[in-house]
Amino acid sequence: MEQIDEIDKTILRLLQQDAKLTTKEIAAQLSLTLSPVYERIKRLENLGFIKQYVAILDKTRLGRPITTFCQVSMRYHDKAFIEKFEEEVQKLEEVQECYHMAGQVDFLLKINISSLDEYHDFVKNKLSQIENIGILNSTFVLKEIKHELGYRV
Amino acid sequence: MEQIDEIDKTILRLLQQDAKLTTKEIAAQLSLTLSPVYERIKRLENLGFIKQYVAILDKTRLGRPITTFCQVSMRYHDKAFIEKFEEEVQKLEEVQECYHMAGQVDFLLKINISSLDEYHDFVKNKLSQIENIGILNSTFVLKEIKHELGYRV
DNA sequence: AATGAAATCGTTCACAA
DNA sequence: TTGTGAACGATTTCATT
Repeated sequence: MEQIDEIDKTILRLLQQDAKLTTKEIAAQLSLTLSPVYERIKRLENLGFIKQYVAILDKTRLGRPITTFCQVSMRYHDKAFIEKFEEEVQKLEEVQECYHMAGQVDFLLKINISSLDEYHDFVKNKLSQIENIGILNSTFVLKEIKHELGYRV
Repeated sequence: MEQIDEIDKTILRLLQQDAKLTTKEIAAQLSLTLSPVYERIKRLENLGFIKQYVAILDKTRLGRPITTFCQVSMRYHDKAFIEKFEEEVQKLEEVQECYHMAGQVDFLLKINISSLDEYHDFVKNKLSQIENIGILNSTFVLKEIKHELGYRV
C-alpha cells in the first residue's frame, strides 16, 4: 500500500509548515485521537513521503546574506568530465544547490556567500579550478520575492 | 546580546540536519546537561537564528517530480509593473521560489510541476497572463546533483 | 552560565473495539 | 483502522552552585 488519502495530506501539509506540532495538536485539527494520527505519521515516514525534519536557519543572521546563481557550461561533454564536475561541486561548501540542466547551460549552481570578496575568491580559486569549464555566468539575487519551503500537497 | 559561540553553532548545525534530536541527545554530544542546551535553543529561536522547524517531503512521491527554472524579463521597468509581477507570482502555486535578479533577466523562478503538460498550461494560462512580461526562458532540471538544506554554520 | 531534581506533557505501544 | 490507557521518556521550570 502506497496510497495516501486526504487525512494523510492534511498531516503532510501541517508538518511541512511546522514540524514541532504534537500528535495531539494534529489530532485535534482532524478530530481524531492520537493513535491513528501517530500511526499515519509513522507510515508517511516509512513510505518516504516525509524524508527529514529540519530546522530552518536565517542566513542573514549567520552572516551569509548573499545568494548568486551561476550558470556553468562545460567545454567538452565527455562523461568523465561531467562526472568529475559533479564530484567536485559536492565538495564546495559555498554551493548549496547544483542542477544538471537541459539546454545550452550544463549546470545551474545556487551559491550562498557573505560578501562579493568571498564570491571573487570562490570563482577564482575554487570553481574555476575544476577542469573543463567553458563559460561561467553569475547573476546576483537582489531580493527574495518568494521562497516556499514546502510542496503542494 | 546577539552573539553566538561555538556551542551555539554546534547546536544549529545539529538541528538543521535533524530537528527531532532531543535536548538530551544534543547535550550528550556537547558534554553538557539539559538545561544549558535547552536555554540556548530557546535563545537561538528568540534571536531568530532558528526561524522554523519543518518536515521535508519527497516531491516525487507527491507526484510533482519536475523542476524548471524560468527566467523572466519585463518589457518595461516601471515600479508599478514590477510590483504587480511580484504580487501575482505569490499567487501562483507552481512557483516555489522567485528572485529579483541583477542583470539582463529580471526574475528567476523555480517551478515545481507534475508533467510537461502542466508546465505548458502554467506558462500559457497563468504566467503569460501577467502584464508586461517581455521574455520568458525556461530550462528544465535533468538531475539534482546537490541540494543542501542547511547553511554553513 | 551550568547542575540536578521535580512537575508537566508527549510519545509509544499493547490491547480492545 | 481507530480508540483507550498505561509506561516511559522528553520538556520545562526552578532552586542551587
